[in-house]
Amino acid sequence: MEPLFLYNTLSRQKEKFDPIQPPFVGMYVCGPTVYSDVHLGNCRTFISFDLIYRYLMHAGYKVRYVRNITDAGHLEGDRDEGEDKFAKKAKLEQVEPMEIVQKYSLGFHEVMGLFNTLAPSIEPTATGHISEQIEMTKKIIAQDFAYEVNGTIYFDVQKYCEKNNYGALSNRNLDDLLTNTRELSGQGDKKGRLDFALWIKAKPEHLMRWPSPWGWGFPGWHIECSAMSMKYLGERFDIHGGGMDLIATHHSNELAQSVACNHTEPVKYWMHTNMLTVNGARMSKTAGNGFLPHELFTGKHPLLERGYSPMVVKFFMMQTHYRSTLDFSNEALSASEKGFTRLMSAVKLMDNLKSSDTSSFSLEELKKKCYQAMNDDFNSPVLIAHLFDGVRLINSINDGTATISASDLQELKKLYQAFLYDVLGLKEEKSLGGSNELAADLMNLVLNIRKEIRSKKDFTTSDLIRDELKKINIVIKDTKDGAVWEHSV
RNA sequence: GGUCGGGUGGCCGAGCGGCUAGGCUGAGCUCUGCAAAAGCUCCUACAGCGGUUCAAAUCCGCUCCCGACCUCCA
Repeated sequence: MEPLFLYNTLSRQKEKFDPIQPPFVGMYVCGPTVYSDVHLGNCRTFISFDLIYRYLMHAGYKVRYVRNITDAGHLEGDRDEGEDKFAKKAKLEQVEPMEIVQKYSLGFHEVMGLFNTLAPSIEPTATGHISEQIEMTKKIIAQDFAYEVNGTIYFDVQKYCEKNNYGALSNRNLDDLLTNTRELSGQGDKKGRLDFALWIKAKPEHLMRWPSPWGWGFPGWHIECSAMSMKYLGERFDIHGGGMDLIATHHSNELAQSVACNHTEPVKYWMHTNMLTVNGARMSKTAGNGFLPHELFTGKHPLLERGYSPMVVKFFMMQTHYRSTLDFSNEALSASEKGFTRLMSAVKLMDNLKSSDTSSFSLEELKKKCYQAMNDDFNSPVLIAHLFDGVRLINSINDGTATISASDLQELKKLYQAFLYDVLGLKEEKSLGGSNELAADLMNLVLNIRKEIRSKKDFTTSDLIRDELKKINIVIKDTKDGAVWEHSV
């Protein structure tokens, strides 16, 4: 097995992947805050880590993949003041905060299912780990890295910086961080402007609250990930991931908390996915250029000319490297859709391929290239490029201009099974011919009758049948071996 | 404003010192009753200006654009 290299945000370079305790791999990814519909950018992050999860497993690792659900403690503004996002939404919809959590957790899982992502090994919730967060906060206080002001506990960044580099992840020095932070209102009782809350005192109107040594309150946003990753993956684990926007604040805070608590670097490899843009601009609610996954699938949004199926969207995402920005546009999506269809058609063609004594190409070479692509920081666009080289090969074999041996044919099928389905996590969406017995029988009948007509050179009727079928999305192709059909969605 | 990251052919998107991916689109050809599909061929790019080097899209400097974070947004 060739070594795997991945880009570590901390070192800002590609590093050889060397798990702490092979064959086990611990991976933590910051999950969604379930107070509204999943953001498409969030989907991209989870789809990227799904690819990573799948490839690590394919490579033989025993992966424990933990992705949390934030269902408490996330405040408007991500500062330590303001309203709880869940409480706000609950008030708006006139329901319990936990109804909000339930509703959007279900919605999130549904969308991730449509994208054919695997469920994480553990999906812990913040509210289910309050005591762990309190314990961790206590430890940090005991180490003198946090202080209490009126029932709220703040992390002391200045103290932390005496011996540690707070800006290590974001690659910034402390002075820049301090001088470049704008003067904010509502700095509250913090000693330092970079300090952040580990535990927040609940105001009387707060619905979601828990007892603690410091009175009734709720956990700060950053502590949950530190507490839960520590609980399920240990004080030191392999991969921690999330969107790039989390680096400067959330992950830097997490890192500081864990180091303050355990005196050890919690994460060996920090991995971050890039942002998603629409027609070149960042997708955001205020810019009005954001659409929900369902709107993307159905095409019901002013920016969308039509809908694109989940697999097309996923394939489209996979054609861009996870560390590059991904730009959504109708043109790009349509291009991916055509490519995806061509790819899947060729894969299906493999079942009908005739083998020869020898192969006119090197299957080993193709296979090697696929692994090389994935071993180079999970380069799915390059992997897909090689998969398309295979498409041309498959079609050429089908046309008789290339040959394949029986054993290579078996290997080729395995290769696509492995990379297309197992690693990229793509799947057949269109019900191509034969998926439904009744439809297959009926179409057989139609095609046989049409064959009769064609043998009598009645092309007018023959074309009529083809045109009419096309109207109900059944495409007839007259090949030299007879007609075949497929049903497009 | 500060810090960090980018600008690649008609579009999307890899590559990141020499061998100049891939997808989509367009043109032509082969096959075909016609389509469709498929195959083959063509259009060959690296924001601009300098510099380093035998050799630069790839390294360095400057300029111009764009994005991220610092401030609600994933």
